[in-house]
Amino acid sequence: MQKATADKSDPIAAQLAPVGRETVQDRVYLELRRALIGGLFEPSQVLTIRGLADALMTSTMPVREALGRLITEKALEALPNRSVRVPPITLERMDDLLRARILIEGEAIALAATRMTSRQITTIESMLGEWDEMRALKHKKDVDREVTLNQAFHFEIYRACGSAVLIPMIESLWLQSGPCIRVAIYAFSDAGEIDTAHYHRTIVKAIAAQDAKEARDALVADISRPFTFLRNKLEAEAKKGQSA
Amino acid sequence: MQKATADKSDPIAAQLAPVGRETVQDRVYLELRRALIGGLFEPSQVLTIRGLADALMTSTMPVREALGRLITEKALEALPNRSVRVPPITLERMDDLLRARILIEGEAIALAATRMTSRQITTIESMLGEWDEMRALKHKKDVDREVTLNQAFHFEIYRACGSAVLIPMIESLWLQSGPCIRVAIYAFSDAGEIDTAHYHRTIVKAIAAQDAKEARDALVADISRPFTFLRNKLEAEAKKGQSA
DNA sequence: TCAATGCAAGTGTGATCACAAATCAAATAA
DNA sequence: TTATTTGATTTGTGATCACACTTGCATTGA
Repeated sequence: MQKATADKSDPIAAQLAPVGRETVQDRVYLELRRALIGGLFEPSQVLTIRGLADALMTSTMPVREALGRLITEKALEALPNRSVRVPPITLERMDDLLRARILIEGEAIALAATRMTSRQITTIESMLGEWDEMRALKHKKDVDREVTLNQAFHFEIYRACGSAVLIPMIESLWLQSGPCIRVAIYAFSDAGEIDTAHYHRTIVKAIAAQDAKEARDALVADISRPFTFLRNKLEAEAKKGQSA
Repeated sequence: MQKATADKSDPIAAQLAPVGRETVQDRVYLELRRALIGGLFEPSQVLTIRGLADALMTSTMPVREALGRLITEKALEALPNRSVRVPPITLERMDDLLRARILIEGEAIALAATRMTSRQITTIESMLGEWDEMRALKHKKDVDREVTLNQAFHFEIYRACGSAVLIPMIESLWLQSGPCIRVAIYAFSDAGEIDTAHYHRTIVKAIAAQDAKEARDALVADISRPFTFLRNKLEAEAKKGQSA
């Protein structure tokens, strides 16, 4: 009954990899996605299919499909030259992104505030502790871990909103604002950072109290901060460049 | 200076086709997109790459890229078998979609209400007239044209919201609710239709008065109707199926 | 008659090739 | 020196091929 590639019909092995093996295309897509959310690509940077294929040690085929998907999500931009780049930062786009994020993530956290189980609340509380811990030993600014932890914290909440429609939209928004955020976080580090964990604590407290309005307000403050910070920075640079 | 393929550097010809020639991939993507929004595919219908490639008279390559893009937009669904289908309709998904559409399209129309130029308002007013005209000679129920006109009306408004972030999200939402809508419209036709143009008139009136709240309320009523109608129908069927 | 087995057609995935367009660089002319 | 042109390299796009997996049907066995 069993062919040479027998493992797949072995019930035990099947349980270890039950969801169907991952395709190269998905691996590439997730890899690029992670890089974009983490801000590993600079705004306006152009990406080539063959370049990425070499970097990811695969052929061009999975890369071009992944790029196409990211372009439809507006995470990347297709130039008329048919080359693709990560979208440049403009003030209009930042304001636009922030408004959309306030609208949608605010709704998601308001829904989640009345739906999170005590188990889930415990999880985000422990993330709070992990955040403090990382902040305590700040011998080196581990921006990567900061970004990752921030993402995990927010999406642990968003997942609890119970909407299979809103969550992908939020992911798309993070994908689009990833490059901006990274720039903003670096700017923060230079400028002597405010305690970002404060807002997170407020969020957890509000959710524990099932106070949807308070949770939404704290979230708005949390996600607005890097945007307004970066906005001020860009405006200052623009003014300086104008006078020079 | 000019090569043998001279036309592209001719300024006049360049103006006629300024955006770069269209790729087959984009044509296929737009074709499938149009079919999905128009509800030409049934819920749960499975699509094959080679089948679509034959139907669209191209190779498999552009089709697989288009399918990948539509899957990331949640307009299509990837089964663990690696086959793709248009997502089935469930009550939860409908409620989820409607809530998201109220949130986002409501915000978009509220923004548009204070930004539309008199030129744009004239455009949607004329669409109103076209709608009445079509409704007048209702010798045959031209569902396709009804869907197309409805789409044109709404997106003429949404485009005026001035957000390059919200509009793609709305397009994604229409893509996802397309199959449901088509089913609902057919159900309407059977059940003796309410005057859908009434809400559209209210919307135009509110926008002309720059009354954002009124416009949002009318829009919510407009897009809720087919959903609640279909919801009642599905619930009735479920109850009947349960008792039988 | 019905379940199990085995074969065949169909399908998605990834790699490679061919081609046209774009980009870049060097060489030439003004 | 500067601007223009020409040639080579790079790049995206579409087609085709090879392979593995799934699905469906027919044959075989009890």
